Amino acid sequence: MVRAVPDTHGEILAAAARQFTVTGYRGTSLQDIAREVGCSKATVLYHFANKEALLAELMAPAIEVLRSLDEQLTGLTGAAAQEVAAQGFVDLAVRFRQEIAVLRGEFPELLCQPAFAHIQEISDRLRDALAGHSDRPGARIAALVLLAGISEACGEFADITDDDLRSALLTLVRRAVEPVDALPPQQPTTEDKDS
Amino acid sequence: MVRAVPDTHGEILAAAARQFTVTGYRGTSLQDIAREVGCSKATVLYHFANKEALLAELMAPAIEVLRSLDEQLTGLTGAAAQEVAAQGFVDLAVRFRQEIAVLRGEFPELLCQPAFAHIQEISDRLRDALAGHSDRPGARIAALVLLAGISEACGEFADITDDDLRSALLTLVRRAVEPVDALPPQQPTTEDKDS
DNA sequence: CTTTCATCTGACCGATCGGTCAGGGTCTGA
DNA sequence: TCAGACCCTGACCGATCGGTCAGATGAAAG
Repeated sequence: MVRAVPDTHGEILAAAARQFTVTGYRGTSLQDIAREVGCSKATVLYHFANKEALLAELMAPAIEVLRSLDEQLTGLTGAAAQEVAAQGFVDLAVRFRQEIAVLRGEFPELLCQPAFAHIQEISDRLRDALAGHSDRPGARIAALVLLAGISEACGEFADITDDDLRSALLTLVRRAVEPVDALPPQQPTTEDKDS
Repeated sequence: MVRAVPDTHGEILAAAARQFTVTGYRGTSLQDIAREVGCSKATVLYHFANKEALLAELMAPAIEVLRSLDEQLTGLTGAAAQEVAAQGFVDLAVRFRQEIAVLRGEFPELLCQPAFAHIQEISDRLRDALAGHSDRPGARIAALVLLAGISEACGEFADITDDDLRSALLTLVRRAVEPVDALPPQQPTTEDKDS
């Protein structure tokens, strides 16, 4: 039989996730987290090297998915890139609603830190893909508004199931993205069922 | 001739606006602002009762426009509400790019403070209007994503003129908002030129 | 010259932050 | 029985935060 070993590490992680989503990373102190777990602040810092390491471990799965989406996007152009970016990002945003909500408005500072060094570049590429690699202002603006809006909004719909939210967001993105029909003649349509 | 009277009050306000847009409200200390102005922290607090009062004075014009937009929306329904909300909010977001950028991720805490008490309700009504007062999840989600995305994104396009940004955003919103064609039979179309 | 007033400042305050450290339990394997 | 690994803690640290306060300065008014 299992001994109900106290998984303090996991409890701290869970408490931090909860607190971060409510009050943000900067707005949550290690003392707050310790209080919710029922341990001392020193215990939190025994299990995690520092506050940033706690956040990094919390975000690791989401970042890994983001990285793999980035790889899928390499080489894709036009409408194909748009569709993969849309599906990939919507799926990521829905699955990691909570994690994304943590980063609310903390981006500019956090992205400077080593653990999150490449996120900025990856999301830039993601935005570029969603714009169909077009440099028209309309396409760029639409892509950024959608990415930012989804990131910001997906945490608000706790009452909607993952599936419903995913399909609604995907419909929205497909409707809202600026089409790249008049793309420079490269290939007519590369979106034959290649999978 | 004017004596070049040192407008310290205004200088503090301008410095605060600049710093807040870069490092956010919480991320900017009164010391930072004082340093940029070239005065002491005590001087900042001589001109402004406290840090929150500084922010309130900075946001006052934007809030006033938001409030008047809210009034314009009372009584409007369906597509008419959507169009007024879209035009009004896009215009507001473009004109007050900087002010909106200040509130990055500071919303949950700031909205609790008395100076910003009604903003939450107003933006809820605004979102509702942009959704054409529909309660379909798709309409609600689209409205929230657009409002949040525009708020988040409009500060990023410093290289685009107000007019260009406004028209691009408006085009995007009209394309992205879920149409309310199948609205419950109330009036066939209320959007005859009533102005 | 004296008073008054707005402006500005250095010194200081209590609170809170992230983080360190020495040491106290507790369990396990030798 | 003892050594050592692991887990946890209270006390403490320096830094920084928003904010207070008595007093310096200087120009205008009497």
